[in-house]
Amino acid sequence: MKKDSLLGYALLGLLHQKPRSGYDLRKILAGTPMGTFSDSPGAIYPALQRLEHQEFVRGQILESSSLRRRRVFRPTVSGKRAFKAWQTKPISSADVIHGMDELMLRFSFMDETVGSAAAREFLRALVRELRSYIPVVRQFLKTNSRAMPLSGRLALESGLHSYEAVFRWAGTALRKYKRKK
Amino acid sequence: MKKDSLLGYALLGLLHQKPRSGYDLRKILAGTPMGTFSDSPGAIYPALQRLEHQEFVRGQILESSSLRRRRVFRPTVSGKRAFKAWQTKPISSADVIHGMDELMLRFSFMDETVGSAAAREFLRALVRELRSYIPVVRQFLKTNSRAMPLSGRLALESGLHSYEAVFRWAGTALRKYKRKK
DNA sequence: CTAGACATGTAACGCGTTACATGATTAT
DNA sequence: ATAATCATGTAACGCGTTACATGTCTAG
Repeated sequence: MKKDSLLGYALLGLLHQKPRSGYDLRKILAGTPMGTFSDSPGAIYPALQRLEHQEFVRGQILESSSLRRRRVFRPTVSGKRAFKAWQTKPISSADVIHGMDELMLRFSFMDETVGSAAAREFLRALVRELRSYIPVVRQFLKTNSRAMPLSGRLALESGLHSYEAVFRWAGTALRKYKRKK
Repeated sequence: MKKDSLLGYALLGLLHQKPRSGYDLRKILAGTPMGTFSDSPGAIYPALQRLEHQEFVRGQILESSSLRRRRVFRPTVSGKRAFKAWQTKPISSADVIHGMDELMLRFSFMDETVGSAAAREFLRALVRELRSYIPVVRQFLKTNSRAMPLSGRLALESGLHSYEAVFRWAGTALRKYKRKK
């Protein structure tokens, strides 16, 4: 449960929705926008083996009329526990600075696994971290932009705009949860 | 010149600004927001060795009054050529879908290396690609959102908002170039 | 004198990429 | 027939991560 790959968590999350084969998972990763994940067999089959070895998933060969073998995987009890623990662990400033992908992945499956109360708590924590980090970036830009060429300055600004977009998104997401409740 | 790491290009770009040592580069990567790059010695010294081996940079030991050795690197002629080629190669849809980081890195140093005309051309191409890709994501959301739980839908929407933010940014960036010209 | 910054490296390990390999089933 | 899709894997390779190793110089 130490240092697992994001791909592993993405697969584990998808397997929480329903049992799937490696091939099913590949198709989903290939066909979904936002798929910042690899859909190559050389990535996903080894990842499934690792999950199986950690006993986070269990594979089962489906006996069908055909000879074509097909292994579907489903999360084990300890796999579900590990997944929830990963999703609900506290958000650090490092997560916001270098791991926005991971944060979004953690959030993606929250309704199905830890419930909307945990999802709201996650969004509140994200808003908190962004509220403290965005001014840091703004300050950096203000003090250094004079020394930078236009393209460099603009590239940094684009990063700032991304953080601001996530900040706004998290706020509206929170309001949507409140409306639903 | 085939499949180089982003870190290598980031270092090469920084060395275009002025000769620097591995330690200098580390400090910059550690202290700059947007630094999605590693600042660990185990990443940057091997990366510099690779660049040296490809003859994209040359290291020179600075003789100072002290015994403390310090190697500063500067790009070679072929290093400069390779960097420009990488920056100005056409933007593909795959770049927009899976490689926004790389695109921003390519843009970051453009003023200093290929000039503002190339920077404007880059932004125009980026706008074009986004204009064709954003509707694809929107369509995906529209057709699949009904089947998704709220958190999953919101996560996808956050990706869409990111693309839209970059789109707006590229537009305003273009206008800033035009105003300056 | 000693903690911390300066400065450069190496080694084990994990994982994604690319390419290859194999075979079954369906559609043309 | 044969191409495309279904389906599962393996192997070489490159690179980043973490941790370790070594030594110098400066400030308190």
